[in-house]
Amino acid sequence: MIVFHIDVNSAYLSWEAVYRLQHGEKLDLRTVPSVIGGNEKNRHGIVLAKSIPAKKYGVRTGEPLVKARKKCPNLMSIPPRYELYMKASNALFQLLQEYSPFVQRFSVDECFLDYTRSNHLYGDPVQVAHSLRERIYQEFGFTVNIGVSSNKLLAKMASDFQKPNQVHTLFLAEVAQKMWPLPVSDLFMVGPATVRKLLKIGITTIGDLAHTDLGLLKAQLKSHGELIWRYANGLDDSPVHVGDYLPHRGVGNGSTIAFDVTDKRTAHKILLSLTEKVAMRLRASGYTAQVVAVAIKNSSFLRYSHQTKLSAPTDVTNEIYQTVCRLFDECWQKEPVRHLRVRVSDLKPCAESQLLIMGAKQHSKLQSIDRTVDKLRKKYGANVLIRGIFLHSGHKAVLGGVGEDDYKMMSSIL
DNA sequence: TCTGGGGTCCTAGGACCC
DNA sequence: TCTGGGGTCCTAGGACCC
Repeated sequence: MIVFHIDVNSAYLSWEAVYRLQHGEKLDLRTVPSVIGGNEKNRHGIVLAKSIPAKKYGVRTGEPLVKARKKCPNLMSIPPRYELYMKASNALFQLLQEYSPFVQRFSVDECFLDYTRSNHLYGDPVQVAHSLRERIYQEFGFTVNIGVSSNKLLAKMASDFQKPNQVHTLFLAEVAQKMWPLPVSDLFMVGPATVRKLLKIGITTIGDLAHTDLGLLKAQLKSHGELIWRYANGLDDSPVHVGDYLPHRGVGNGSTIAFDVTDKRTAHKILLSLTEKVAMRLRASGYTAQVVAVAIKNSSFLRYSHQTKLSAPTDVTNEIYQTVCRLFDECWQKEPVRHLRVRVSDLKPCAESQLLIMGAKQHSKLQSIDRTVDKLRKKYGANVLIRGIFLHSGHKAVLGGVGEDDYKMMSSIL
C-alpha cells in the first residue's frame, strides 16, 4: 500500500489569509503573529488556529486568547468564518480525487489518499506528492504538508514533520531514524494522560515505547497499550475509508452560554434550541435515535452527564426534547451552568422506525410537522420559524454548530 | 471578558438473567 | 441460610482526535 496524508498548514488561518489577500488586503496573516480566535464576549475566547510566527511566541491552539496575548502582546485575533473554511476544504477534497478515487476525509483539513493503484498511472509517489503540493499552492494559494508511507499511521506521522509546504516520507525502514527519537507525546493517540502513565514506567520517546514489553503495556494501559505499541513500531493495517463507509454513531450539539444559567426555565429554553438542531441533523442523516443524553459543564468547569434509552427510536424534536428536559431535571446539581450539550446515539436507519407503538398517530403527526419545518428552514434559513417561547426571549431559537458540516468528522481509530 | 465544539472508543461497575 | 458465576445490557466517565 502507498498512502498520502495531506494536512493543510494552519488551516483556518491560511484559508483566512488567502481570502483576505484575494480581496485586496496587503497583509498576509501568515507572516505576522496572528490567530483565528473565538468571540470573547460569548465566552468562546480560545485560539482556533495560529500562524507560525504566533507559534514562535508559544501560542497554542485551544488556549484562552487572554493567555495567548500575555505571551504575545501584539497578537492579531481574527474571528472565524466557517463557511469559507468549508468551501476551501471541499475544493481541496475535489482536487485530491483527481489523483485517486480512494480519498478519505479525516477532518476539515486532513485527508488520506490511497495511491496504491494510482502508482502505475502517475508514477513515483514522492515526485507526485511534490507536484501535488505545488499544484495546491499554485491553484489555491495555501500550503499543505504531505506525508508518504506504506500505511495511514506513518503517513500521518510524516506529514507532521517540518512545516510548512513540505513532503516527507516515513517508510518502515526509516522509522528507527525518523520517528523513534521523537518524544512519545508526538505519537498519534498518545495524549497527556497516557504520557503521564508512560513516564512512570520510564518511557519518554517513541523508540522507548516501541521497545517496551507488550505484556507490560497491556497490563498498564489495557487495549490502548497495544494500540500505541503497534503505532510506535509503525504497524497499522487500517484501510483508507471512502464515502459513507463509516456509519454515523451519534449527533450532538452543545454550546458554552454567554452567561451562567441558574434557573430551570432558562436551561430548558437553551436545551430546546440545542435539541432543534440535533433533531434536524438527525433527520437529515436519515436516522432515528434510541439514546438521548444531556451533558452539563458547570461554572467550575466540572462536567457530568445523564443519558437514557428510549423504548423506541425517534427523530421527533418534541419527543427528544421532553426526554432532554427530564434528564436535565434529574441530574442538575443546581449550580450555575456554563455549557449545555444534547446528544443522541444508538442510531437506526429510518425505515426500521416503529409504526405500531402506542401513540403512533401522534408520533407520525409530529414527524410530518418536523419535516415541513426542516424544508422551510433549509429554504429560508433557521429563523423562518421560531417557537413562541423564543420570541423576545433574547435566546437564539436554533443554537450551536459550526456551519453545515456535511462531511464525516474524524474517528479516533484510523 | 481565562478556559470551544464535534466526534469516537474504551472501561468499570451495577442490574439482571439463567 | 457462609459462599457461584458467566453473559448481556446499561450508564457514567475518561481518553483521544481535529
